[in-house]
Amino acid sequence: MTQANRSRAEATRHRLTEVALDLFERDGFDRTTTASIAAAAGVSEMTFFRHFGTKQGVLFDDPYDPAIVHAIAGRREGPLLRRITEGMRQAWAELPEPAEAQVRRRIAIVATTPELRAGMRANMERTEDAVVGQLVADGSNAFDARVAAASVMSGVAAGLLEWAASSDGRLHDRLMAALTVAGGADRD
Amino acid sequence: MTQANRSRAEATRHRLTEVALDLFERDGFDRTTTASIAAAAGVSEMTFFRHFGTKQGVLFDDPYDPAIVHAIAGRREGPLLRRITEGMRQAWAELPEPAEAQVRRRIAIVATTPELRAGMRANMERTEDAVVGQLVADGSNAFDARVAAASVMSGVAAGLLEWAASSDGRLHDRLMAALTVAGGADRD
DNA sequence: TCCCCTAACGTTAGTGACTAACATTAGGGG
DNA sequence: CCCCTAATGTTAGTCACTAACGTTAGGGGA
Repeated sequence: MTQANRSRAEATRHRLTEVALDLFERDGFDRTTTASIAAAAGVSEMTFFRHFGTKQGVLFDDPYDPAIVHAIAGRREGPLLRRITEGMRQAWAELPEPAEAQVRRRIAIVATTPELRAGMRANMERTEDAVVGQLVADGSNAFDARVAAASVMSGVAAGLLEWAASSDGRLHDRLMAALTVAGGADRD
Repeated sequence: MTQANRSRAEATRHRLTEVALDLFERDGFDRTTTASIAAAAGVSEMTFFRHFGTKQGVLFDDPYDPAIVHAIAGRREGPLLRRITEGMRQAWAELPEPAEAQVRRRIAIVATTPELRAGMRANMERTEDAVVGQLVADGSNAFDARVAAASVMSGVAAGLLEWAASSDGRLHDRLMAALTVAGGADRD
C-alpha cells in the first residue's frame, strides 16, 4: 500500500542517473539541460526534479553518515582532528568498498566544474553536522567540534577531487593519504 | 582616458552593496530578487550584474590572498597543517584589522543560507589555490598540499560562520581559536 | 569653459533551473 | 481482475543570468 510501484520509480531513477552521467561526460555539466536529460530518459522534466530536486542532485546520492558517527562515538583520546580521521579510517574499513569506477566517474565530473565542487562541500554538510553532534555529545565545545569536522571533511573532499582528476592511485590509498594529512601528520 | 567616471561606478557599486545587505537582512537572501535590489538602488538589473556577476557576488568582495601566500613562503618546519595555520596567523597580524561590524554583518547573512555557505567555500578556492601554489613551490607534493590547504581554509570558514551566527567573542579571538584547532592542537 | 569620447548605464529578448496546482496513468495488492 | 494510489504528465508561471545593441553622462583635453 504505502509503496506500490516501487520498482517503476527505481527504474526511472536509475535510467535518469545513467543518462545524466553520459550527457555530463559528453557535453559538460553546464551545457547539459535538465530538459535534455529528461527527454533522453523518456520522461518529463518534472519527473527529473521529483527524483533529484536539483540538477546537481543526480550527482550527490550518498548515505554514509551513520557508520562514521558510530566510529567516532566514545573515542576520547587525542586532539579532535585525530579522533575524526581515525574514526573515518575505522568506518571505511567496516563498510563494503563501493564500486570504484562508479565513484570515480561521478567525482571526475564534479572536479571539472567549480559550481559542482562547491556543491560537493555543501553535500558534506549533513555528514559534518552528524560528526559535530557526536563530538558535542562526547563533551567537546561546539565551536572546536565544528572547526575540526569542517577541516577533515573538506580535506577528504579535496583529496577525492585530486584523485578523480589526476587518475593515479587507488581510491583506498588516496583516502588514507588524505586522512593522514588532514590529521596533522605528513607522509613522504 | 582608460578610466573616466571612476567615481560614478564606485558610487553605484557602493549603493548596490548597502541596499542589498539591507534587503537580505530584512527579507532573507532567497526572498530578495536582484530586480528589487536594482530598483532600490535606482539602477537597472543589468547594472547589478555588471558589477557583481552573480547575486552572491555582492557578499563576497575580498582581496586577501597575497599576504597569506607571502607569510607561508619559506616556512618549511613542521607538518603542512601547522605551516599554513602559522602563516595565516602571521598574515593576520600584519594586515590592518578590517571593520569588524561590516564583516560580521556579511557573514551573518551567509550563515543563514546553505546556498551561501557553499558559496563562501567556493570563494575561498582562489586563496586555497594560491596557498597550494606556494607550498608546491616550496617542495611539497600537490596532493598533500591540496588536502592541507582545503582543511585549513574550511576550518577557518566554519569558525567564522560560528562566530557570526552565535555572536559571542571577538573576531580576532575566534579566528585564533579556529587556527589552533585546524592546526591539529586542541585548546582548553 | 566647452565639446567629445568613452565608460557607465539602459532596453529588449531571450535561456534555463526550478516551483505550484491540478490532471492523468500505470501497475501491484486485495 | 479491478481498484487505489504512487508515479508521472501538463501548464503556467518566477527568477537568475546572458547577449546584442542603443543611450547618456561626466571628466579630460582644447
